[in-house]
Amino acid sequence: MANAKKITELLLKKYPHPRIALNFTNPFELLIATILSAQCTDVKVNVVTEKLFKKYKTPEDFANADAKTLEHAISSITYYKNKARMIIECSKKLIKDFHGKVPQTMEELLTLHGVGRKTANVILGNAFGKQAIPVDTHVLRISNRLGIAHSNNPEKVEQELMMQIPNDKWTSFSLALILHGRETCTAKNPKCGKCILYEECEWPEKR
DNA sequence: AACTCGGGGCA
DNA sequence: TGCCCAGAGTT
Repeated sequence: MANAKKITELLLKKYPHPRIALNFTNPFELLIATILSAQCTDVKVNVVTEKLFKKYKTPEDFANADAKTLEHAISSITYYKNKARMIIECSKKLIKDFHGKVPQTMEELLTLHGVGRKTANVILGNAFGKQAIPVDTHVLRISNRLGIAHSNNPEKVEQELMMQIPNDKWTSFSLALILHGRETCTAKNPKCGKCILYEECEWPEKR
């Protein structure tokens, strides 16, 4: 088993305050932005949400939105038709079951349309300061390459990582690993020669 | 478990 | 032109 603590240390040394561009402190805005961010670049989401949140501010605004109008407003985002429906349904559910407030538990978050385990963990970690490890495709891929995880099941990897990484660093670890995945440990043609984790990495295919 | 959604930016 | 992008819902 690779040394997860050492890996975390090296990652957070390179990315001391890891932040992707989705920098919302408002839980509801972060929720909408995170749903929009699936399979899409954060930069693109930022461009869209900057305008979007001037027109739609509350769950009521989204719940009562005209679907076509909302689709048009986010049409530069990946899967925009699905996501327009998702955030409308999600907002209705928020109003119906949670008084329009974003809930703060995994179980409750997972009842919201468009919110899966990864998105729920983003909200818990980044909006509510709870200890959570969002496992996206980057975290999944790299954790397995490094040898700190041994599964293609995100929830299982989440459990594996939680056992090895200090809990106060879970959220920043996830963010740092995503940045590392974009810049260095890419899905195809990874830049192993420039990798700060080369010595720790147990990936048989590392070059 | 496999399939679907899906447009723009960039090499 | 081809490749890639903070996944989730449906079948």
